[in-house]
Amino acid sequence: MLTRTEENYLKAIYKVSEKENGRVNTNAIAAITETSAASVTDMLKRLADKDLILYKKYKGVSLTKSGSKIATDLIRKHRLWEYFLVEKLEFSWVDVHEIAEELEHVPFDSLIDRLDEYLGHPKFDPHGDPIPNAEGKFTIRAQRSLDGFDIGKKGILLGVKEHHKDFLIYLNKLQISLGTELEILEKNNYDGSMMIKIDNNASHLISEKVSKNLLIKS
Amino acid sequence: MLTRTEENYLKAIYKVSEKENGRVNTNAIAAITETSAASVTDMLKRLADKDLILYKKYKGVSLTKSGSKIATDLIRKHRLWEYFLVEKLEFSWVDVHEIAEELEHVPFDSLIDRLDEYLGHPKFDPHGDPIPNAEGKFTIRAQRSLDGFDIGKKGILLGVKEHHKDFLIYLNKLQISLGTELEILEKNNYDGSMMIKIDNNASHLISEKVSKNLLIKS
DNA sequence: TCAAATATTTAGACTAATCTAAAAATATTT
DNA sequence: AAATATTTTTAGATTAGTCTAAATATTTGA
Ligand SMILES: [Mn+2]
Ligand SMILES: [Mn+2]
Ligand SMILES: [Mn+2]
Ligand SMILES: [Mn+2]
Repeated sequence: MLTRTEENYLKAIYKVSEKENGRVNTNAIAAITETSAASVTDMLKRLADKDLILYKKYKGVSLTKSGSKIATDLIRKHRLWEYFLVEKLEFSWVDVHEIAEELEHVPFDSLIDRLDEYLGHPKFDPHGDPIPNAEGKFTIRAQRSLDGFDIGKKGILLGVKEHHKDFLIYLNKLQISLGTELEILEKNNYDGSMMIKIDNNASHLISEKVSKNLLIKS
Repeated sequence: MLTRTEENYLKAIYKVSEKENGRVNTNAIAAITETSAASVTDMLKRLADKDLILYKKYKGVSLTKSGSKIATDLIRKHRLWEYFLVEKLEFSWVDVHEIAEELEHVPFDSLIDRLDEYLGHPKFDPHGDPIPNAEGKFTIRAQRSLDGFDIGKKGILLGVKEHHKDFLIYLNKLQISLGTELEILEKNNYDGSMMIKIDNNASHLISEKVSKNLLIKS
């Protein structure tokens, strides 16, 4: 049995290695876990002792098979709980992440199996992120960020890249949520901003930063 | 914010003081928390510093108002989660306690409020124990243990005193659950055992130890 | 009542997880 | 290829929570 802290480090390493493939460096882990590089080094030694990561001094780390499985299990639990919180307890997608950060550490395989069953085996969480199955496999689907499309493109919002509260609150204000249809009306080549129509209703100008974070069915 | 360990000590103190009213002694806490008396003494000092208990060396402890509120909040969370696990996830009453021991420590008032709402504000958990409301008030109802009744008495099972797995598994085997009607057919004055009829079906001899643990509507 | 038994606290040590400051290794520039 | 900057590790300290063994206080009961 791992401690909560060990679990969080494994998840952090997984998150970093998702983006930058290859070895993960100490400072990147320190940034995510909000600890010092010294603390990270300490923990890396312990995780290496337990064969959860491959660690070469000064050369960064990578997850072993068992370390990777633990990380995807945590992501599975996190996203299933988020789904539960939104679908059953009627939380907003703005608020579920923090709560799921706690719930994901509750052990018992039977709990997550029954929860999955109860929720009807959802494939995506409230932010559009795929929920890995019990074997750690993610569902892939065709999606691209909105900024890559041209004027006239209509598409359904499938997910968001960033999960910052402020971003989600901003989308709420624009009445944009998963499933909303977005149409590109105008595009500004200078700053990448675009005018979009939201569910055939209001039009809004959104910045390139926003359009890059909106994932559209493609 | 308290640590998980501090919370568990407060709950342990609450549990003991429920039975033996007055001050709670060190060894009783050590027994419940499964730690040494020395560890308990350590923790008592810390809890006293935080004004969660009143502690006089060698004289035992009692909960302050705020300590007591934290304990009843934990019991509320524990029992609501147990209810959820049985009613929604279809766990047996045998298995929910351990899981609830973890879930009860997940913070966020909004979570427990919405869970309570979602479950329809249940008043009793799967073992028949009252679920305190948000103010810490318990629902009282008329109930007595089966051993106090005489031959001919019929009654509905409202709860169990002991929550030992073996006891609950034994009741499952006898097809006794909350709501089951029990009738006393015979009583043995020598050892306190009694023959009972279960939901107008099978008859079984149960020991005094068992009948003392069955709480009947009175 | 006072000696023995029991309960509780103190002393001192250990582990996990953290920190800061300093040292060492690696990477980047000139 | 040095010099400099950056990254990472080590050293040493701290806190929460735990333990065992020893000391002390309280209770029991002869
Ligand atoms: Mn999340
Ligand atoms: Mn999510
Ligand atoms: Mn329980
Ligand atoms: Mn219960």
